[in-house]
Amino acid sequence: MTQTATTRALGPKGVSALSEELRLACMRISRRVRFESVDGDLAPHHFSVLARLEDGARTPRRLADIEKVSAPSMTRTVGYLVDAGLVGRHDDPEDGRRVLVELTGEGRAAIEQTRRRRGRWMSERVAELTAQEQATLAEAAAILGRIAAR
Amino acid sequence: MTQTATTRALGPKGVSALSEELRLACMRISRRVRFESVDGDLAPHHFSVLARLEDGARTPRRLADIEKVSAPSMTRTVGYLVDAGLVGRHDDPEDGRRVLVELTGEGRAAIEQTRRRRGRWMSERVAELTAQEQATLAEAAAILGRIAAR
DNA sequence: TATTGTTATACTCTATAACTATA
DNA sequence: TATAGTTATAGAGTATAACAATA
Repeated sequence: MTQTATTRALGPKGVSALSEELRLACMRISRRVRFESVDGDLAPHHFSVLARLEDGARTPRRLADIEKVSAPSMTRTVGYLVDAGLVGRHDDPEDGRRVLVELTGEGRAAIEQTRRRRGRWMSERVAELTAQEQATLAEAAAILGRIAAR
Repeated sequence: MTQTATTRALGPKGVSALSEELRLACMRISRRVRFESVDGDLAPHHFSVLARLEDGARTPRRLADIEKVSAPSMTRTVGYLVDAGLVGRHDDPEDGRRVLVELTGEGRAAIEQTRRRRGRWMSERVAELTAQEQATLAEAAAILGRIAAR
């Protein structure tokens, strides 16, 4: 709640400068991670949908809402994932209009593989930092996580 | 160079966990910033090319190489920006095969406007943090900047 | 002969509108 | 009548191949 006596909150100029620096740093990190790990032919929107299914089956309608794309687009995306064997499509026993999309074992494996590849680039760099720097980043990650969730 | 006696560098597990947390935080921040600031009809690839021209004119060939797209794609993108009045296309007096693409005043204004909009979302959130948190983020931004540049 | 830029053509992802089946 | 999903069709953005102009 209270702040230490030696530090003062930043003024508008300082806030603006820090925000710009942080924003750019985050964008660059994201871009590097994305480029450095080619994701083995799994396009961003395909991976994104797979990840949404990790904690359970979803209808195409719900997936379209979450991913902010149209229903026909999601039909197409799900169709691709079915053909690739990464998800299964089943009729909902409770509502004949509905379809449930669910991860296959292969789909789960694809998610894990993509995550591992992406994590490698970052891990190699974090490992080279001093303990002090790692501690700072751990605190920063928590703060950034809170900011992004708001 | 030397580290404080009270902290120890992270082991492989800790590095991996921290990396994943940081990577996700950076991705989420980037995505939020991108979504929250709609960029006034300026698509990402259009903005990206404009930004490349800030420190001087470039040929379409060079722009295509930098942005990692094909020459025909860049022809199309530059064509759009010319139609929008954001860049100008001029013959290179030194080499008749070449064309030089250059920012117009309107193009410069569009870059500034986009940057301002993007900065606002982040600034609003950074301003609400404690002085301690802001200080942590300032250190983190410097470290992340170094990582991204390597 | 090599390089710069454009045009021709095709593929992918996206969208809106129209259609089918179920509630 | 409303909702879930699909199919039909069109609009961006991208790519490769072929072409014209210049070096």
